[in-house]
Amino acid sequence: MNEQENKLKHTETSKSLPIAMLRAREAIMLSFRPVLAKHGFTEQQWRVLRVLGEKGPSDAGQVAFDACILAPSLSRIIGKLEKDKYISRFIDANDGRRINLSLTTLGEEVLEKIVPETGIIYNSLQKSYGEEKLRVLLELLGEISQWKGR
Amino acid sequence: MNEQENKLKHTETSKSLPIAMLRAREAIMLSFRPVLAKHGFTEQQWRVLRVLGEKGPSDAGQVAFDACILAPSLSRIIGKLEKDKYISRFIDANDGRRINLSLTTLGEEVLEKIVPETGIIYNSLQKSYGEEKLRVLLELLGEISQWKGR
DNA sequence: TTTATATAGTTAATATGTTAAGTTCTTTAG
DNA sequence: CTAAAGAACTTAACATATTAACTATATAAA
Repeated sequence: MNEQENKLKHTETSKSLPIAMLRAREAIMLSFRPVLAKHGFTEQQWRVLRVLGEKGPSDAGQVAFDACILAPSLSRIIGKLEKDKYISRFIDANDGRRINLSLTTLGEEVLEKIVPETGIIYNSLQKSYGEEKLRVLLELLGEISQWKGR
Repeated sequence: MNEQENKLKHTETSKSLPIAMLRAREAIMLSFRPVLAKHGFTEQQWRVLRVLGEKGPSDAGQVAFDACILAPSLSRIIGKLEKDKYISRFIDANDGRRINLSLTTLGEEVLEKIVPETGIIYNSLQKSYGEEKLRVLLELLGEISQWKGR
C-alpha cells in the first residue's frame, strides 16, 4: 500500500468508526424502538428507567453518565418521567444542589414488563452472531470508551 | 453460571450493545466535534460533505443512506448547506422526484481543509489501539449493520 | 466570616432524530 | 389512456443533542 492510499484510508466513510458505530447501532435500534414505542417510551427515557432499575436510586449526574445523556436533555426527560409517575425526585439531604432520582412502583412495573420483550430481541441477536463475537465487540467498544482523545 | 445470572445478563447496561456503541462513539466525537465546530459545521453536516466528496454527486436518498441520516433531517441539512453555498441541488432529468446533490467548489475547498485535521485525530486513535484492533472493530460493526432484526 | 471559585441542575437557542402526514412525480393495473 | 398504487422528497410536531448562559448551593481561600 503506497503513501497515497494510506493517507486516504480514514477518509472513506466505510472505514470511519463513528459512522460504523452509528450504522450498527441503528440496525439494532430498528428492532428495539417499536417495542419501546408500543409502551410509550423513547430510547432515552428507557435508558433512564433501566439505569435506575439496575443501580437503584441515584443522583441526576450519575444517571446522566450511566445512561449516556447530557444534563440538559436529562432535565427534560426526568421532568416528563416524573410527571407521568414513573420516577420520583427529591433534593439530597446532604447537598442541596443534588437531585436524587428513583423508580416509583409504577416505574418498576413497566420495567419488569418491558425487559422480557427486549430480551427476546437481544437473544435473537446473540443467536445470529454468537455469544463470543458479541463479547469481543463489547470489549473493544469498552476500550474505545476509555480513550482520552487528542 | 446459573439460570438467573444468564437471564439478567443483557439487562445490565454495561453489556448493552447500543449503549456501548453510544459511549464509544461519544469518546471519539469528543475530539472530532471541536474541529468541525471551529469550521462551523455539525457532525451531520460534515457527514453529508464527506459522502458527497467520496462518492461524487448523488441523489438525496443515497446521501441519506451513506451518511446515516433520515430523510427529514437531510432535507433541513441540505437546505442550510445549499444556502451557505457548500452544495448545489438540482432535480434529476430522468426522474422529477429525485434531487441530485453535489459539492460546490467552496464545498470541495472546506473538505480539503478539514480532512487533514480530522486525520490527525484518527491517526492518534490508531496509535492508541493499533491498526489491527480497529480493523477488527470495524469488521464486527459492519456485520452487525447487516442484521435484519427480529 | 466573607469573598471567590467550583459544582449540580436548569433554562435557552439552534440543530437533528423520529414518526406521521402531505406533495409531486412515476409506474402500473385495468 | 386513466385511475390507483408506489416512490422520493418535504413539512409538521414533538423529543433529544449540543453549547452557552444562568441559578442555587458548596467549598476553599483570604
